[in-house]
Amino acid sequence: MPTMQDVAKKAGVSLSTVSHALSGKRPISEETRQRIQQAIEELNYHPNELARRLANQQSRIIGMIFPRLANNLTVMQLEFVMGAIEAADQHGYSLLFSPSPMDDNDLTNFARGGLVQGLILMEIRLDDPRCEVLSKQGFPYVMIGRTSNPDGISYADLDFVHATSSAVSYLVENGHQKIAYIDYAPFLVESGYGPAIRSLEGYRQTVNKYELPEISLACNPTSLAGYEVVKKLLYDHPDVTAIITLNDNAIAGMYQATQEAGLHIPDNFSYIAIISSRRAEMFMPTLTTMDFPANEMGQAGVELLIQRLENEDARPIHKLFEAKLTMRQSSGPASKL
Amino acid sequence: MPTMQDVAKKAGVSLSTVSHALSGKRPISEETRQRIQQAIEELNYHPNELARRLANQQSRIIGMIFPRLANNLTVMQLEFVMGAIEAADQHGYSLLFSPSPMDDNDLTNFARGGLVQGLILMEIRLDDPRCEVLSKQGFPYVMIGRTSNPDGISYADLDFVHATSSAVSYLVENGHQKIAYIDYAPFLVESGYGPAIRSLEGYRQTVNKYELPEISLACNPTSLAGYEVVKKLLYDHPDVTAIITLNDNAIAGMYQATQEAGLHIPDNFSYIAIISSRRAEMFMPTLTTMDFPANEMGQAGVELLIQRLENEDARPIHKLFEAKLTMRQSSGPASKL
DNA sequence: CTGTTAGCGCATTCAT
DNA sequence: ATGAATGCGCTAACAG
Repeated sequence: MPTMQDVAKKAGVSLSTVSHALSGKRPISEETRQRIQQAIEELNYHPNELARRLANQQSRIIGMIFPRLANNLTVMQLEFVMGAIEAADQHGYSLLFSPSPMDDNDLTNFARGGLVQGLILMEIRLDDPRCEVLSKQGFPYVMIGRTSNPDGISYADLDFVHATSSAVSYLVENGHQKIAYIDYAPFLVESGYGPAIRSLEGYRQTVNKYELPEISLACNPTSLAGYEVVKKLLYDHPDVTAIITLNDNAIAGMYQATQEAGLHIPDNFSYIAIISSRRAEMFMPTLTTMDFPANEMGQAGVELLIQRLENEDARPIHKLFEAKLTMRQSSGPASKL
Repeated sequence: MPTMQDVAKKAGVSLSTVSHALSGKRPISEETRQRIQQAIEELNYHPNELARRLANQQSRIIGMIFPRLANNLTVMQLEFVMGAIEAADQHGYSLLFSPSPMDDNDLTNFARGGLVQGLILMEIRLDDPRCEVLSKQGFPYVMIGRTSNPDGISYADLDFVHATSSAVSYLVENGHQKIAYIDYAPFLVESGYGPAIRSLEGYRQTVNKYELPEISLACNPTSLAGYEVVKKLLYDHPDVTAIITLNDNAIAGMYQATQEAGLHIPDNFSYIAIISSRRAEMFMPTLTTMDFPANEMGQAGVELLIQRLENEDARPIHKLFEAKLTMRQSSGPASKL
């Protein structure tokens, strides 16, 4: 690999001249610029990023703790990641991934090794221990999601309370009186996973406001679980006419159970699924959905972090996204049901 | 941030002693080791990875070109990535992601910048231009998938010919005489996407061998497309009794169309879906599937690359995975249909 | 406009 | 068993 020194020699100039020619940080005569350019091409020179970043004292790399496979593997995760990668790229940063099962020590090493300038955390729990560790170290990070006390830290999150709440309101306005909510997996609910807690809360508040019964069930993220949960739901509460859920991976089974019970969507039964529009495309019949803007949230995460990195005394920004109701069932073959 | 020099000073030893104490690459007296250790803790010192990797002349970072969002966003992609991240981590490497829309120049810069030691390419086309560029540069890379002439390069791929071929055979053995194949999106087929070409080939060979009619259709990766394609299929060929597909994102719609046609799985109609087992969990009724080992393939990709990186004259390894038939419909509620 | 020099933080060869 | 010195490849004062 040719170095900048090689280029300098070949072009008959000094090292620093080459450096400045490349960075444009000081005027270079057109003639020497030419010679340098030519030397670069002849040698097929490419600057060494490791050296450059060491000298600059910044890696321009953002770390992302990848969610654990076992729990929650959804297309939405992919969309977070995708949005983050693209945003990072646009700002001249790269994303480096690390698998999730990290103890506090690994996390500290990862952070303080200087390889990554900041971190993006996904799958935040209300009392996430990773946040404590990082905050104590004063290490820059942002959350996709949030803890119960996120004051000092920027985050991008969905307004889960608003999402389920407005889903209930919408259904009530359309005449529904018995509305069930299917939550995330039981262990997520128990372990204080924010989206599980908050979405349930929004549902509760709103059915209570309308003085409707509160019917909610947790559900593992598989089709089979969804099938069984709805089977049970419809057995225990045969008069339920609508289901709200964010549980992406279980929806197919839920829907199947509804069908087998002889219910017809949207004639005498309704679903509101709060999932990404891309994910919604994978369902039949196309459901009524509330768009979960996963891609935008990943993007926002990166941008909040970069803001924090490039502006030392920027104050934390809390970005709450709202899920927008999308009437997917009005178009397409669902109407033929 | 404290540096190694700070630690040395505090411990009253030389820089190199600290370095060697950390790396263990030369004997250190127990006493000085203690002092160094203590200094490290008091200062909360962590070695700077950028500097370390520059001095070592290796980044221990592997680049991965992330697939384009628009085409093919599936859980399988996520599983490739997940497998790769985990494997890399186990070998002490990290994965750095870059978005796909790169021209030859960006790709060359990315590769030769020295930030990444090697590259993993996904979504390989039969005549993928990226491979030419990288091969010409002599840059280490591996493919998940393969080009039509992958001689010099390691890859991990699914044996698509075998997959569809054995799916046909299995159906024939179970009495099916009219077996349709639903391929990937039309533009993927046309643009020479290996899996689309090879899977179709396996299907063709085998139905021809059995002297059965050849009925194949391309299908966009959405539920709606799947619905419409199968609708048309069943209209044009009402005597079809089985469908084979790898088109993950369209399956829900395909299935819906089948149901609406009054066909019952598995009584008088069969599906074989070649998808990852994790993805299969999201379907109802649980289909007959052939397990697409996405996670393992991602893992293999990383391991092949590391092999190449750490053993200069390792010869290329071609790793073909086989999809295994899994009778998912035998368990669970599908039997109630 | 250009050259010289001193770091960035760590690894490592040569001495001792 | 330890220290001093050089180098990894680049950036950025400082000096002309």
